[in-house]
Amino acid sequence: MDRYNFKIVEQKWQDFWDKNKSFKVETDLTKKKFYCLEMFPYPSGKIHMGHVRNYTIGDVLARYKSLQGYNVLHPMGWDSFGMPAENAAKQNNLDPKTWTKRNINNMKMQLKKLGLSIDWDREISTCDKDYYKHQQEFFLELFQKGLVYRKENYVNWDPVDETVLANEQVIDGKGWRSGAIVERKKLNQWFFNISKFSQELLDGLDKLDSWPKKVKTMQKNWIGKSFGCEINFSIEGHLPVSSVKCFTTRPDTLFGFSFLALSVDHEISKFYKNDMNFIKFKKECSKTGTTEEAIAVGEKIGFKTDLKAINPLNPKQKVPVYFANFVLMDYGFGAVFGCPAHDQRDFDFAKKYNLEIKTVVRPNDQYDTFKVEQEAYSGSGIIINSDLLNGLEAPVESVLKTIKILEDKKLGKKQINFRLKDWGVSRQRYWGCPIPIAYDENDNAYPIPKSKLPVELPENIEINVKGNPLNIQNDWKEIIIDGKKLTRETDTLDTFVCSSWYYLRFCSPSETEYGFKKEDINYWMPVDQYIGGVEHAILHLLYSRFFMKALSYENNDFKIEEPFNGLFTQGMVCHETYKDPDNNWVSPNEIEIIDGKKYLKKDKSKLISVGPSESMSKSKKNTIDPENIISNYGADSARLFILSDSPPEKDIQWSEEGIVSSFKFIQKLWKLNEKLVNEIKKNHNNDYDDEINKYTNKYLKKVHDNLENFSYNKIVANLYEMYSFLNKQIEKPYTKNTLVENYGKILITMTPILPHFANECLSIIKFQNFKWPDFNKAMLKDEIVNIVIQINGKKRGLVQTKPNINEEKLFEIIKNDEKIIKYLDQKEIKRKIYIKDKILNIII
RNA sequence: GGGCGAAUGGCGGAACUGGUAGACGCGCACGACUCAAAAUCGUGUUUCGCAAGAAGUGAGAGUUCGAUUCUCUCUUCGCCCA
Repeated sequence: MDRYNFKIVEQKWQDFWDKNKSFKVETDLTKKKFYCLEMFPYPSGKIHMGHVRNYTIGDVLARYKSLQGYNVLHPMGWDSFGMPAENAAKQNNLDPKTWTKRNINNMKMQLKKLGLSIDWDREISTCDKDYYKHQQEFFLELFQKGLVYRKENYVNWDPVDETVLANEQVIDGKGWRSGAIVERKKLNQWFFNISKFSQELLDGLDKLDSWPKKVKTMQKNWIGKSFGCEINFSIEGHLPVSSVKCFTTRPDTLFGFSFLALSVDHEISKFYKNDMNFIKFKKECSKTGTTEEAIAVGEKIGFKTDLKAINPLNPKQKVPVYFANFVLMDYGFGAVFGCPAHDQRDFDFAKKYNLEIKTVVRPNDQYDTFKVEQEAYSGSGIIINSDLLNGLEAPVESVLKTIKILEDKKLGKKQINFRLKDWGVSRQRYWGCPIPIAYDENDNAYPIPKSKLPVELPENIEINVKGNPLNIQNDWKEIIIDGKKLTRETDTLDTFVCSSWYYLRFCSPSETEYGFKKEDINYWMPVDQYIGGVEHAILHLLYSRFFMKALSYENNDFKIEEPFNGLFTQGMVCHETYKDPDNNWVSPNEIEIIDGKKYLKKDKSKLISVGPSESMSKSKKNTIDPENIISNYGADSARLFILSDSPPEKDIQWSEEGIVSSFKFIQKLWKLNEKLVNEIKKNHNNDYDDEINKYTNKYLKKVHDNLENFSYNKIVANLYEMYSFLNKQIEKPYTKNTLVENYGKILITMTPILPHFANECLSIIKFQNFKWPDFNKAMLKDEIVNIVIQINGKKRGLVQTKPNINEEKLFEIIKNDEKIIKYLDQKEIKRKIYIKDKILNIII
């Protein structure tokens, strides 16, 4: 008996698929389509286990849908612009393009070794000019539609990388890559007007039934719709300022007003631009960073002006006006009315500057004498100490009533506010898509004409410079448009722009006129199933949703409301962590385990302590290289293991034992296959055929249900069960046709998980019917059912009988069962509950 | 601080709309084969108990004939937001 040689078999099938272009698809209106997309990778050099998991899950689905008869689009590409290439270029003195290309080639080879059913003819790479050319067209199209604009804005400036960071790239006030303390800096930036679609992006979530609730909640919070009131505060003082506009969600706490706080960028700040103390204060503020988190965590500081703000509901009350670091110019109107008793931030500020803390809301279970002392009270309750508002229920009734009062007095008006800000897309980086804009000497922006697209990135340039290398490319920067000498924009686009429309490009990867053909996207879009990591729950997915809306905006060629109909977010791949006595991380392949208990370093020098299983990361050295796994155990083993045990949406623990057992199981299946092939040669009578027919039918139902629910871990369990059934039952005399038919169907269900192995076995038994096997509902019913007998809700026995037995007959059977009868012990039976074919509960 | 989610053997995890808790795998134990080991195959494996039996799904209550599943309170952990 030969061992299963995965190296030969896997290579054979991969060559076969390549040669026959087995996964190549075309737009074909006569066929029902299925668009299966996994998040495309950044070409960092090597695939990691996260990729293996992501793409295996996607491949199972793509192969399943394909066998079901769908025209399946399953493409792959490269998110190939971005900082790592530029950093690597600096370190190794290598051109980013060369570095990226080399990585792509290597990773493509690795992905092919996984046996993925990908249409490689549709491969795209975002750093390719054939790709970014269209991105530049889109940029200009959006510019034309008024969805792109330029403004001077404060940004998070990373002084080490010399680049602008998005809010989410700032972690604890530090740059996500460099770790440098982030500063605030004013720069001219390009923005996508994503906030124009705030309401639509919010409403659209309700229609996305096949998205995880978690992701929808996260997006909802991110968009952050709030209902409140715009209030006009009158201002008294020595400056020519009569009023300040403010947004608040809690106008009902207006009687607790004790200061007005302004952003340092507020219009009023212009009167202080020569005030040395203010300049000093502003500098101090710039250290805090602009993220909401930085503001919440950081110390609240203020700069007192001589101005007084008047409480609109109590004109006698005049409160001080401050500039404060926790007020952002781009939220509300850059001004906040301070109510210390009911907002923790205001509370902290008031404590620091000794301002009045007046309680105006009491909890429902407290008296009107309730007083805020240690911390702000922001819960619901009843309004107190508030004149005409007293007794109102806070916050719902009180807010509505207050808005009504303010509106009647023309002091304010109802307003909806969104947290979502416009998307700044300018990056001061070389390795990105050039922004197709040029400027005259007065800094007026001109779009680059379509005929001159793409604006190509200059190659072979000096990359090892501080700041953006494009700034010093004088030849490249100069351009003449309509006889006018202009200077190119040197910023490049955020790489999130590249990934915001790649799913469209996959539909028409070689179209040259435009980013896609409308016939193609009208056929393939939306993506039926999108699969990727939950870390992209907010930004990438929101930006993609925006991009789809922006392209559809004022466009009659297509109307695709949402790009991703179904979303699945897979869990991470984790591994135990190891440390030596000196507290250094140790990689799993440097470790030897003695007697299953002691962990030693391979040179036996050091005892290793085992830490918790954590998401694989280079810094903790707990990564496993997929390439080694594939060459030692084969792609099918890797695929089988990555699908077993944990449900795909949860984290999975990688272990040596696990991959070994998957490997062994495939060997067992191979032996079973040989046994079956021998049995098939015999041809018996049909005495036992029913048994195997029934079993297979049940198995098909289970696998089908589990596939539909993404319960891929349970399919692996089904596979193990199927093995032990066949392995035991195989020697029964089945007729040849029945055996081939059933085994063939089972093998088909194995192809999504073990494509190489299952196809090899199918070709050995010469099975021809390559379509997903349906199950027969009528055959699912059992001839014998197990009925549980309970006494007072406790299981006391089991009766095997034919289905549809009635209660009286069942009771007759029980009466003769000594085990059960002894519990009844001639006691009075108070009640019997009988659920047909399932359970009989006797209450005594 | 707010929101969402989770908690089941030594471990990863099953249990459909409330109806036999622990499928399947790992690990472990014993047995077969072997001079021996590895590999392979077989049997067992929630806990306590020789057994009959009892207890048991983070803790506590509730609804129910019956709760891992539904409701409430609490604890711990995770994620997101602040």
